[in-house]
Amino acid sequence: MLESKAQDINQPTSPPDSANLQEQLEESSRDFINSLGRVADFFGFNRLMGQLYAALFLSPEPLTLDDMVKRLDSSKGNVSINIRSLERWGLVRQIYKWADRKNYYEAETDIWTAISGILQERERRENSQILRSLTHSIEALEKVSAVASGQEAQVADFYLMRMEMLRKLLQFGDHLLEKMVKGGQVNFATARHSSKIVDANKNGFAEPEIEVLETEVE
Amino acid sequence: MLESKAQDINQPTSPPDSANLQEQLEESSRDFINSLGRVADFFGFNRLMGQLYAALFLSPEPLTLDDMVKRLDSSKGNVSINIRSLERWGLVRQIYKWADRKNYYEAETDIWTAISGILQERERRENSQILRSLTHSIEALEKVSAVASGQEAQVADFYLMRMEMLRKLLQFGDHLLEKMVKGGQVNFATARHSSKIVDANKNGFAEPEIEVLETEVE
DNA sequence: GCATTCGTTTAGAATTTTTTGAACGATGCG
DNA sequence: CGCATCGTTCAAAAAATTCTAAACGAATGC
Repeated sequence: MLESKAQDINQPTSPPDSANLQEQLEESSRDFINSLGRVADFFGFNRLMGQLYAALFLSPEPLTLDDMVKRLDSSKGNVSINIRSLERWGLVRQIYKWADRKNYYEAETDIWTAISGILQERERRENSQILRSLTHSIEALEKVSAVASGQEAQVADFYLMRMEMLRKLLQFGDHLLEKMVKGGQVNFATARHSSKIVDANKNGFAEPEIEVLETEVE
Repeated sequence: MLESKAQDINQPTSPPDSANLQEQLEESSRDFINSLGRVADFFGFNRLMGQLYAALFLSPEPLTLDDMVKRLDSSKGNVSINIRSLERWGLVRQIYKWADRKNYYEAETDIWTAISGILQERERRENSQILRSLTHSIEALEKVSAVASGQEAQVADFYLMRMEMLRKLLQFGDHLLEKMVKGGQVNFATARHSSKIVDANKNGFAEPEIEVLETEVE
């Protein structure tokens, strides 16, 4: 939007020029679609997914593949792929119309349902995998710690402490997710506090040499 | 992890074979680094950033650029760029050692501080921009709604309703962020509920014709 | 059966992101 | 000064992602 051409915007009381109003609506819609494109990008989806969702979200009625191709100036193949991706995420659903071979799509407009879906799916795909891998490492390290001595035991214990910190965090993430999805209260003060305690405890049991570790900062 | 080779794992009471222990430590460390690489990727950073953070997080003492180049098998330029990126995010800091020209780096190990930093920075960079753009559209639409009539007014109101839904969400996001950073309680039940109310209200006032709106697409 | 309309798939093109390697400036030291 | 060490920068390469256009198959109506 160019500032230099802002003149007509400064005349909000001008007669309801239909062409101009149409244009306003169109512009708002475009802005919105672009914004959601960026959001999607930002959250690790791709731009088109966000734009598609936005287009559907702003449409009072379901759209067909070709509608979206026109609206977003993309290719059919691309829209097809991305709309199905949105479906898998539970963000969009198909509508069947009687005696109409076309597929119609509409957005999941209950945003909390949409977000819950996203978060749960991501939890399933990523978070839990990482937790598993982390837990595996922690168990291995505990065995090492039990058997080893000296240097190695120290390293193992240090690794253990740090990995536990992350595990606590991931578990809190799960907790947060559950509350978000099912509704409930979350207390961040205690979450922060509990993670600090791990740090302090474990540090206490470290030997002198390790103590120096974080001191040399200053 | 292959099940077929699990034999030596089943002998936790074997003599503390130093080479083997070393290897265990090494493996845990590698796993951890890879995991954080994936996490970083997932959250819109890049893999190397996560790996660098992980390497520092698992190191009892600060590392130099070259240490990290070796550890992660990357190039100096790449590590240089990404470590500075981590610095800007407040996830890593430099340590100066007396009479040593090298730069040493250490991870911010208070994970909540780290996360707070990330979230706040992201809020600054993205969320607030989107909110601004959205607010701009909403204001424009309100003017249109006031002036327009019939078809156009209906479209404007529909857009308004939907955009308000998203704005509510973004505002809740801000709220959530603040509680996370400063510590406090968040109630998800009321958040969900309040977003639903918008939907219901506005829907009630839609006229039958509204269905036809974007029909001209055909 | 034949032509048409849809949606999906796919190979490769285009674009974006990440990585490398070499050049460079700055610093320290003999 | 001359040489060595460090970290940064940048152009080009490599890799990954996204997009297109055409081909295809399935369904529909004639």
